Amino acid sequence: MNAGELLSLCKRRGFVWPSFEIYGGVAGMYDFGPLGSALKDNIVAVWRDAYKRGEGFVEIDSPTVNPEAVFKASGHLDEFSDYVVQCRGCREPFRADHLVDGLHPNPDTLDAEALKGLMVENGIVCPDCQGELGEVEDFNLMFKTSIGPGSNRAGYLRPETAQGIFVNFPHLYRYNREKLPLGVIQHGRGYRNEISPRQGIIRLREFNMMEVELFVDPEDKSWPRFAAVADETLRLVPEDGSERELRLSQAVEEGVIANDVLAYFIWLTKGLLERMGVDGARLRFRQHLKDEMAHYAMDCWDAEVLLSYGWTEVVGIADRGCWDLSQHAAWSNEEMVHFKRFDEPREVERAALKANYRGLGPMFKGEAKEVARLIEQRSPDDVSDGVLTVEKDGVQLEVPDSLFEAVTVKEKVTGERVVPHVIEPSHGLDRIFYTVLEHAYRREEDYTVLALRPEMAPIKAGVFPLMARDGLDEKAQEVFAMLTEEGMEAFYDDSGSIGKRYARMDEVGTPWCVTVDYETLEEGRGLKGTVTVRDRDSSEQRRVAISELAATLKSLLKGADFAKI
RNA sequence: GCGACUGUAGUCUAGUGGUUAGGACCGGGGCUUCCCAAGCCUCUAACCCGGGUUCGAAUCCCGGCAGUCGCACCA
Repeated sequence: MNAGELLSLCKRRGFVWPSFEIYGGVAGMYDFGPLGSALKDNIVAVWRDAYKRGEGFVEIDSPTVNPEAVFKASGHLDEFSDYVVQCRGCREPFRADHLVDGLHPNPDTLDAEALKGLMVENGIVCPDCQGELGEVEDFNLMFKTSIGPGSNRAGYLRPETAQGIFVNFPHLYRYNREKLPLGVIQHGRGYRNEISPRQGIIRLREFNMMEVELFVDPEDKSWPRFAAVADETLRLVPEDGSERELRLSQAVEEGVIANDVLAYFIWLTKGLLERMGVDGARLRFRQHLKDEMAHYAMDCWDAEVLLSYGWTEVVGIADRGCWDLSQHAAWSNEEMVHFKRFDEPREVERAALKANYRGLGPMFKGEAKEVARLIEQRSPDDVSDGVLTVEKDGVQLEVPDSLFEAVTVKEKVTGERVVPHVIEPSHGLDRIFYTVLEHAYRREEDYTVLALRPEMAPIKAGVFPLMARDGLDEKAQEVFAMLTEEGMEAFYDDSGSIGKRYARMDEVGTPWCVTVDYETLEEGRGLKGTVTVRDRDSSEQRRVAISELAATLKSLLKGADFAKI
């Protein structure tokens, strides 16, 4: 198939539309139409079900505009704010600050103009081909804004939802009664001012993510449910480039996947994607190469699906280590730690300094108490040649050893503080959305069917009168109202021939169609009559009593076999 | 951001300087039709935007926007 056919269907039927089309459109932005919006919600619902209900994770929702500090801490500001200059000859791009290395004490602090000036002064040319260099350009892939009136406080549209979870770690940790593991999910929009959005909905400037952050004990990356799935297999492409079908237990034992918890969530991702309708035969997990990995990641696996565009990343499952929490702790001065209680409190002997108050008093008068405190913060290792140097109000004080003594203190330690490690399965919702459609797309001759899994289908049932007359239409309206009342997404249609109506529903992935015919009327009023239920994939039909219809459709939705109803 | 190609109803497309801008599908209305895009009648609906050349531009030129492909980018 080609992507154009599917994109055309998406536009015609109301799955996705290019945004702002009446004004010429904006690259990398798409609207979800009525059916697309429903499909997107269904994907989110399955993801939420798997993590929130299935794994007991908690969900939050945080702002898309974040203050600058968040991205200073996360590293995004530095990573994204490169000044780049491109060679006019060979077109190779270079980091401008790297080209002027050594010509300025701190090239990082220069702006584009200063960098350009410095390069012109020093006659810098392309390191590769000695060609002339173009203008210095700011390559900041984050959208910048300002918070509040004036432009005092810089803000950025978040490039990922993850930071909203990390900055809330202290709240979440308390919410979880100070226990690990702690799983948190968030879905929402993210923004990256991509240089060149491509391939329809695959690379967007404003996109949807479903992110999961699992905080675990850095010394314990086991997972209680791992044993239950240890014999399941995964199609893996480790960094050596080989492709292997491995059992989870094998993969961890052989060191292909770093630990149990990472392996478990790779397995969970596989099940999740297949439940959404991703074809298992077109799904694999590829390990990031060392140089491909984000600055913070310890290990990272991408779920890749085969699309008409080629293998495409849809989920990234990374072990981010302690990077995020450590960074936010350092920049915010908040503690971002887990207090890991020992099974039994431990007696620990520690070398310490004890102040000699009797000697300090006369010498330092009113400041003696403060000096004593400074002394006791230090350890015997800090003493050299019988003198301890402490700093008080910016002044160095030399304290002779007559004013303190080295002692051994016994302390009871009930636990230790550790920075949790983060396992992050991060899902590209728009890409999954596209994959679900492409993997469901079937075309024979001129007939198109979207074989969406029923759980994904925006419309669960089409409701038709066989003829739009003789009371069949009124009866069908009743059936439609009944299904709607039961909470089913149904769609009423009485135009054109019955075949045309089936075809319309097939094209948008509706799994079942209900037809009211003359037999229905003969069988009496109320719920007594029967209707035909037609299955999209087999195009077979069964007669079902109207009184049973909602229950039957619901059981089909849960996976009942159509042939057995 | 660079290069090549492209932009006509909702969709697919014909039209290479003067056309009532043609067709097909879809969609709306009607007739017909007792279960898989049948048929008939009928209707709606388009030259991406802005400049220029020309008596006259969908058509030629320039710029923008958007798309496809390649290069680069993709934390």
